[in-house]
Order: sequence, then structure tokens, then C-alpha cells
Amino acid sequence: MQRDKEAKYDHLSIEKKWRERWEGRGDYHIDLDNTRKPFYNLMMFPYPSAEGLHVGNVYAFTGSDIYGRFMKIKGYDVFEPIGFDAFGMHSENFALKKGMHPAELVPKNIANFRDNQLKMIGAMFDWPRQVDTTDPRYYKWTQWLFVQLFKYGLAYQDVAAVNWCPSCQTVLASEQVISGECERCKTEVTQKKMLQWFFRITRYAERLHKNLEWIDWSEITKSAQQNWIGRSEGAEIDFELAGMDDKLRVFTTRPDTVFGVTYMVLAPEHPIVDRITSSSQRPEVEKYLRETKAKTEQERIDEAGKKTGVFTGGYAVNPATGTLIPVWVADYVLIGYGTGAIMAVPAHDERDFEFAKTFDLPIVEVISPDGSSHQMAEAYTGEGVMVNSGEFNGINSREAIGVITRWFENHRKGTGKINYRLHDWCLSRQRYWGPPIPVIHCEKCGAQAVPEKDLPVLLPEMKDFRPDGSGKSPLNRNSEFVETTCPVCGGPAKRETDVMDNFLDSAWYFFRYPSTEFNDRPFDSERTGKWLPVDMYIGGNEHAVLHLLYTRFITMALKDMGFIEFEEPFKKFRAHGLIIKDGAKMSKSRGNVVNPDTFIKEYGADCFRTYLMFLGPYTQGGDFQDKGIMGVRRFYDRIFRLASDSPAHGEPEDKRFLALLHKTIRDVTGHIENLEYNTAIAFLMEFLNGLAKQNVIHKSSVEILVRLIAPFAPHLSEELWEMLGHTGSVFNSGWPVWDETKIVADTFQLVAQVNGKIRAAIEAPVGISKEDALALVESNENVTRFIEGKSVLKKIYVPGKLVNIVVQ
RNA sequence: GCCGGGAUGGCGGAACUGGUAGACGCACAAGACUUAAAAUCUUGGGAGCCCUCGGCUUGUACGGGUUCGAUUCCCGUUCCCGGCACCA
Repeated sequence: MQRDKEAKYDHLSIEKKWRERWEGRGDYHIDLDNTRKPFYNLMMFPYPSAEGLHVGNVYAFTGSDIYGRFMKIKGYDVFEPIGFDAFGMHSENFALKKGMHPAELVPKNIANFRDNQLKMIGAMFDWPRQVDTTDPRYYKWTQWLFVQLFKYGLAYQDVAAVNWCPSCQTVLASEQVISGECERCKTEVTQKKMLQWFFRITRYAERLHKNLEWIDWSEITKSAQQNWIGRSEGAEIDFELAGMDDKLRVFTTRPDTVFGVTYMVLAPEHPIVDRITSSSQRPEVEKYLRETKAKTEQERIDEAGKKTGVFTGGYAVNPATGTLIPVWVADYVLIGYGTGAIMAVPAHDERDFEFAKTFDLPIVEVISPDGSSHQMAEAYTGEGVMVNSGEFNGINSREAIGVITRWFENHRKGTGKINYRLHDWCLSRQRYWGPPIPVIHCEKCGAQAVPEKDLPVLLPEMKDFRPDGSGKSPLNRNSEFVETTCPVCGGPAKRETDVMDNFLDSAWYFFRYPSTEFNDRPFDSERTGKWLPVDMYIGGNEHAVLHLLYTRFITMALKDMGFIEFEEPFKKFRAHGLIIKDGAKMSKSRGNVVNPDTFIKEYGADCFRTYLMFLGPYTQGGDFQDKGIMGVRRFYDRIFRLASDSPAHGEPEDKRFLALLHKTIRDVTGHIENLEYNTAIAFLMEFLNGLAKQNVIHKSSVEILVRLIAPFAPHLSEELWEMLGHTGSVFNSGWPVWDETKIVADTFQLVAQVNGKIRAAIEAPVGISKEDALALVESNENVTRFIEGKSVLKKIYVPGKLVNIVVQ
């Protein structure tokens, strides 16, 4: 054959052809009501940034799409929707920077994302069902969701210390503060006491924690949620205050150490500080409170370890010993956790120990590792035997936790208690670009939910949408929006002007996808019953305690309110890894950003997809190296040549080749199922290498290869499938099946070891007996060299694998 | 500090329930084709040593252990990534 006449893999025309054909035929817009094997394949929808699609997006979507296409070719009715998470500060801040209006910018970004980029990556998106969170037809239902939660008592307004981002000029949820900084702009967050809207996610803390035991999610994600929820078991104990009627309640995980309580500490913000402070101590206490208040979060973190505090002048009574103990105020106790007050056990808590050393407070050992008493040079936090603990002496401290808790319960001085680190979800934002909170404030009737018939509360068009730092949304400056009437009494009232956290938009979007055509309900119950929970969800782990926690909460709430019958939204969730470039994180400043468009144009989407997946295990990410993509391109070039070279009819007979063929089907199947795409691709390459070496290349073998690469290279496989004479889509051809019996070869490499060291590998028939195997090995020259003149202690035979001769 | 994940050639990475470490690919080298180059095809390789077919020694972050045999299991250590963190 003449080289220059050879058929050429022209990815540009092939990919265009199949994009158009899929769209024209509506291959991926499935009839949701007429399916036998529904499979909901979900990927985290993107926010349409002006910079365009990031390679990280492509990586995420491709991995998910490969799974979806694999299920499709296996015969499932795969629903693979996509949408745009377009509300929120990211879009708004960008619009501000560009001097544009988000209402004008966002549709442009979406169009660019969709038409120039997302449509090019070869995913089987069901476009007619796309969702845009800024569309009133969508956010009407986001507001509806708020109203339901409000009516159910899960949404409330309260004055609380909240996280304030001075740059974004809004409050944030604690999940959106990453080590003291705003998740969006990295500005240091400050604490402010403000009236805000919250969702009572803490009511679900135990369920959110408990279900982690059984949900099929990536371990890394579950562990992050576990840490975030921060469940800890212990007890709450009441301490009487000398000369006061009040009791001081504390939370502790170590009730077994109560005999060792030698003082107590209040958080500076604790309400009782004012009353307990004696007049002589008052100036000092007030000075300390002023100083702590002035400290930033960062200073407090930096100082962690150094203990500061002052004595209030007040005393409490140790409920176990009856002795008077001083009450201090110190900022190592946090108002936001437990009761904001602690019982201090310096002998058995490192922080209390340090504090006691600093201020010369008594240290009493009550848990001894060996039962004898010690000079305490540091806190002992392990378990041991109770000492100096009255009637409890001699008990193991771990046991004592339960015993003492019960003792307190019997004396009505305390109770077993589980504490969570999780806080309620602060939902309100003092910004413009979000769905308005659907609430009307009436002086007479209080805060009222906007009646459902009046939804959506449209986000008014405002030329000046700049946040003003007043603690209220820019909507507050729009009197036309603000002034309204009370839905209960009809009197004059004001609208709530804060908008909702855009994480609420994304907390329920997967409910909407299967029901996009219903405008009278957020989601149809029949559709939902058929399609949810989501079968497979893939996304980045940066949302482990944001989006992924909120979706679980919202799903549980929807169940409790009777809208749905399941409480976990995703049957399976897998976090994909991160993709880096030449060993380093991608960043604009480093100039090592991979532009997907360039690679898709140059090598084709199929190549790009496959290469991204070939970089490393999908759940762990990979290192992108520009040259590496050529390997994948060569792989597809070779397949293309093979298929266009009119392969022979008939079936291959070579047993070795058949073994390779069936093994490839088996291994590729298994590895795709586990999202180990890199190894699946390696097996495909190995198979091609084997196939190309055959004297006769059979069409049937090429067809199997084409079907196996289909999830990775959808356009190319369709083209090749057609070239091989088929009319329908390769995705309707079924996934190849393997025959286990064909994988077994006639012979194998019998490894011969002496004392565990390999001395030879001998071709031996499968099923060789132990005696024959030993004989074979012992007749090997290189083996005899090592056993000659030595006494044989043992002969080990592992069938089908090796013989090991142990000598001395 | 606690929790989770990880460390394997020049590089990205393979290795099932402990059984030939380095599959597959990149880069590299040699050869074939070519006037030449590109493309393509073939071959080669962890390191060190004897260097002759071939063989020996050594090698999966480090130090021990269990085992006939350890990248894999156990104990200890270092470093990297992610989560939580003065959370009582």
C-alpha cells in the first residue's frame, strides 16, 4: 500500500461529524419515563467562569463521562445531565472587576462554556435538560426550598457571632472559612455579631455522622466530613457557684478526671463573666476582655499554647470533692464549643496543665498509669487507675467515665452528652448576585415566608449592585424592592434584602435535572422515585465539607418533610484527584496552565480525554506532561490504520492471542468499574501490541478493541464502527464479554527459587504435578549450582507459580 | 497533636488473596526505510559487577521484625499531600 494514500485519522472532521450526528439524533436526550435500566450519572456542575473551562473541569467531566458511557454500552439507560452554577460571589466579583453587570456577563460565559467548550469534550450530556441556577424558573424552587425549611423550623434568624469577610463585605458560613481565610478571596475573616439567617444543620449532626458508616463514598471525603462534624462523647456537669444561685455547666469528655478539677475557666464571651466577677477583680477582668477582643483570629491561632487569663474573683464548688475552686476567664476556652466554660484538670489535660503552671494553680493527680502517685512534670492524658478519687479509687479510668457519668445523673448534677463541632449553616449573604431570601418582615406579624404563589421573588435589576459593607445587601438600597405588604395582615412591611448562599443553589440541583419540564413543582415525585438517589456522583474533594455536606442535609430535610423517601442523595460518590503540570500545581503566575482547547484542537478530544485518564489513577490525579499525549495519539493512529486496512474475516485461532483477548476484556472491564482508567488504557495498549503482531488481523478482534475504547474515545470508536460496516451507534453494540476458560494458557513460567532467590524460570505445562515440577526445577543447571553439597530442608511448591528449595 | 492518603527507574506510573518488581506510556539510544529529515517499524535498558552465551550482587523513603519468600503483613522513624485543631 502506498503510504501517501493511506487513510488518515482526521480527528477534526470525525469529531465534528459525530457531535452533529449525536445531537441530530438526540442520542443522549433520553425519554426518562420509558427506560428499563435507569442509571443516573452525575458530575458536579461548573460555575461558568469568564476564563473558560479549566483542565480540571475537563478531567472531572471526562472521568465521569467515561463511566457513563461504559454503563451505556453495557445496556443501561444513562442520564447524564449538566448545568451551570452561576449565582454567587465568584461571578459577581468578576463582573465588578470588569465593570460589567453579572446579568449580562453570566449568559455570555454560559454560552461560551457550553457552545465552545463543553460540547467539544465528547461527553454525553442531555442538553435539553440543562439547568441554570440564575434562571428564575430554577431559583423559584430554591426559594421554595427555603420556605419549606422555614415552615418546618429548620430556618431561623438569630443574632450570633458570624464570620465576616471584609473584602467580600458579607458574612460566610463556617464551611467557607478555610484556616481563617475567605474561601473565595483569601482575605482574613473577622468575627462579628450580626442578625443572620441560619439553617439548623446541627439538628442532623448525628445522622450526618452516623450514615458515614455505610454510605459508599471515597474514604477521603468521609474522613473530611467526620472531622468537620466532630462528634465527641462525654458529659455535661453542673458546678455550683459560691454565693450565687447560678450553676455553671461544662462539657467534658473526661468525667473520670472530675476529682482533679482545681479551677474553672470561662470563655471571655461567656454571659456569666459579668456577674461572677468580684468588684476587686473587675478592672483587671475588663482590661483582659478588651485585650482579647482586639486580637484577631490569626493572633489567637499564633498564640495557641501561650496561656493568658485572669481570675474573676468568683469561686465554684467541685461537685466531687466539695472544695472551693477559683473561676478564671481565659481565651483558650472558646464560646462556640460546648458550653463556653470548662472544668480544668491540669494533671490530665495539656492545656490546663500549661495554664496551671503559668498561674501557679494546684495540680492534683487522679489517674495514674501504674497506681502509684507521681510528681507531674507534664499532663498525663492516657488511661490508668483512679487515685485521689474517693469511692472510685482503683477503678480503671476508661470504665470510670461511664460510672461517674451515671453517678452524676443519679445525683442530678450532670448528664451524658454528645457534642458536635458542626455549627448551623449561615445562609444569608449581604450581596447582590443570588436568590433573595423569600421573607417579609412585618412589625406586627414578625418574619413571614413569602407565600408560595408569590414565588419567585425576582432579583431586581440594579445598576449599582456594589456591596456597601453596611451589613445589608445592596438590595436594601432599592426601596421599590424593599417596600411591600405583609402576607398575613396586609399592612405595610419590608422584604428581607439578604440573598442566599449560592451553596443552596447547588444543594438540590440534581433533584431538578430529571424534572426540568415541570414548572409547577420543583421535582416530580414519580420521576424522582425512578431516578434518584443518584447512582454515581463524581466530583472534586474540595467540596467535602461544603456542597457534599449541604446536599446530605437538604436531602434528609426533604425526607423528613415528606417529599422524598430516601435520606442520602448519592448511592455512590467518588472524589477524583487533582491534576498537576510537570510536578507542580498549575497556576497562572507559574505559567504552567494547560489549555484544553489547544490540545483538543491539536490532538482531538478523544486523545485528550484518554491522555488525561492515562496520567495516573483517576481518584488520585496525575501529572500532565505535554509530550506524553503523543503516546495516546500514536495508539489511536495505529488502531485507525488497523481498522482501515480491511481486516480479515473469520475468527482468530491462536490460543495465546485468544488468551490475551479475553484477558483484556476482563481486565479492562474490571478496571473501568473501579475508575482505574490508567491501567484500563494500559491493557488496551498491550492488547493492540499483541494484535498488531498477529500474522492475520481479524475484523472481529478489531471490533472488540473498538468497543473497548469507546468510553474513552467516543467519536473515534463511532467512526471506526461505521468503517467496519455497522450502521448503528457503537454504544448500542453491547460491551464485549469474556470467556474465562480461554484465558488459561497451556504453559506458564515456572519460577525456580533456592532460598527464596530466583535462579531460573522454566516453561512448564499448566497443571503440572508437584513431583514433575520439582524434577524440572532440580534438573536445572543454575538451580543445581546452588543446592549442590547442601542439605535440602524443605521444598515448597506453589501450583501454577513457583518452586522454592530451601537449603542449608 | 488527632484523622485520612501517599513515598517504586531519567519522568508519569504498574504489580491479583505475600510468589519473576518496574506492565503501559514518555524521554533516551541503536538499527531498518529515506538523498536527507519527519513519520513509521524493529530492538535495548534499575544500579553495580564478572562482562562470554549467560550469570552474580544489590534494589520499592529509612531502621527493625514475621516468613521458604515482603513493594505487599507487623513494630518504629523520616518526609510529602489533604482534613481538623487551645474543640475541653
